[in-house]
Amino acid sequence: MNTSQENYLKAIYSLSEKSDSEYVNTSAIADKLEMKSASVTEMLKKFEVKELVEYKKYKGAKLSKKGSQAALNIIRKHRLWEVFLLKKLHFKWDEVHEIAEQLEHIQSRELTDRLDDFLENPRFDPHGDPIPDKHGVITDNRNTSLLSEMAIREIGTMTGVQDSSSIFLKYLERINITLGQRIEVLDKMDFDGSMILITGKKEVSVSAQAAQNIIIRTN
Amino acid sequence: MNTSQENYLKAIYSLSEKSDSEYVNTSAIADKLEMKSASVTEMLKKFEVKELVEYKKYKGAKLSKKGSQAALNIIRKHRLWEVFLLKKLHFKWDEVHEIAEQLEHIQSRELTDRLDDFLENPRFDPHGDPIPDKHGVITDNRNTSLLSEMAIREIGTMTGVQDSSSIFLKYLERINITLGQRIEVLDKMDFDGSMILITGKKEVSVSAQAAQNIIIRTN
DNA sequence: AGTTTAATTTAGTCATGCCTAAAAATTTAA
DNA sequence: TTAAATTTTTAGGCATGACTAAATTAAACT
Repeated sequence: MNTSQENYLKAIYSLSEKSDSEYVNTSAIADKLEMKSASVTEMLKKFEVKELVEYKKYKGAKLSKKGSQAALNIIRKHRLWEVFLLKKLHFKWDEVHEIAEQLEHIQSRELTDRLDDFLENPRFDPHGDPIPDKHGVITDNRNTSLLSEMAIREIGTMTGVQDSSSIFLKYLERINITLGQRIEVLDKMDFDGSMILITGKKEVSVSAQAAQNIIIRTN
Repeated sequence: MNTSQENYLKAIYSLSEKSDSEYVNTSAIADKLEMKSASVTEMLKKFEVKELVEYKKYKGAKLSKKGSQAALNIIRKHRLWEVFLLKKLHFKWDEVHEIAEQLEHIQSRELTDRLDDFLENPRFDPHGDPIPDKHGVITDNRNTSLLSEMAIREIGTMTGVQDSSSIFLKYLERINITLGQRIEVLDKMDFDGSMILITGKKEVSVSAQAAQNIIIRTN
């Protein structure tokens, strides 16, 4: 299992989380990995042989138990390294993802588990995403919604983002929306879908587009 | 520059350190990397084009300035990660090398430098080898010799090993020879070259073979 | 110095993971 | 429900980094 194959597994996993249908499209995977569909088809056939996915021609692929476990292990490593980079090496919020993309491919179960302990078993990464435990179990994610789905007067805590691009994270920092921030919805503008919030003690306005990418825990 | 090529650079660097002649043999590199000479020849030609080495047919290769810097950077990363694994994650002395072999290939100047600071800029790794600084400069290494070269009654401090294989390191731990240990040579056996030492307060005997792999600072 | 031995390079092969272009299957729409 | 559009797969190519076997060059030994 090399870096390329691990990236396929991650892509399939994250797409199958969002998608409603059981199988993930060849072209969706290709788009995510910025590759051509033909390449994806080939790899899916290899994964089928290795029993990492169930692959149906013209329909797509679904991760097997074995495939999910492998994907979750990579996600676990990625998120643990992100915590390490932020908390121990003091990287900024928007810098950790790229480096973690490399570190997530380091192979050593022992290393991962010791890193987990060293970081005092964090349950969420710096973007608010849950960290699977050593058995691949993800702490459940209920009471979570998008800022855009909140009602006027509703109150919640900012626990993550959907778009973790550097531009977006810098924008959030600029308008004082950070992880763990208490947020109250003051108003929603019918005109453009933008929302007026209280974060900390300041009143800020966010666009509909931003609100669709901010995850809030509402209890 | 991929992992394979980085391993070539490391191999050439470490061989050229030991070798007396300026150029490193194709077959020496092949042996070290457990590959065939033909593969090495091909890669040396590619390195020549990239100006990482000077390559002379049937003679071998010599690292250029650029090549040395690249090699030193990998060595720096390897040794810093070893310190991290030992000091922060509490791996054992003989377990760190293998994992560092993977971590040394992570590409991020910023990461390496921050790791260096996080570890409080260590000057030696757990095997006693010096860690190049961010400019590739290695702290000088004088007053150092092999245990096998020491005279009777001479006293020194154990600062490293030449053979960092797991079996050897375990053997050393077993006979109470650890990093920083004060060692006095009591006797040398003409019969088989073995040596009698005082380490700490104990008297131990080491074989000639072992003595040739233990590095001692003698002032 | 000439011949044998050893090291090195060249030439040709293979697996991997990507690509493009063409063919086939599915989906959409008239 | 058939035709057009789209998606997916197949087929064939390419670069990389490894290999084996054969050819070449250098070294070592009479």
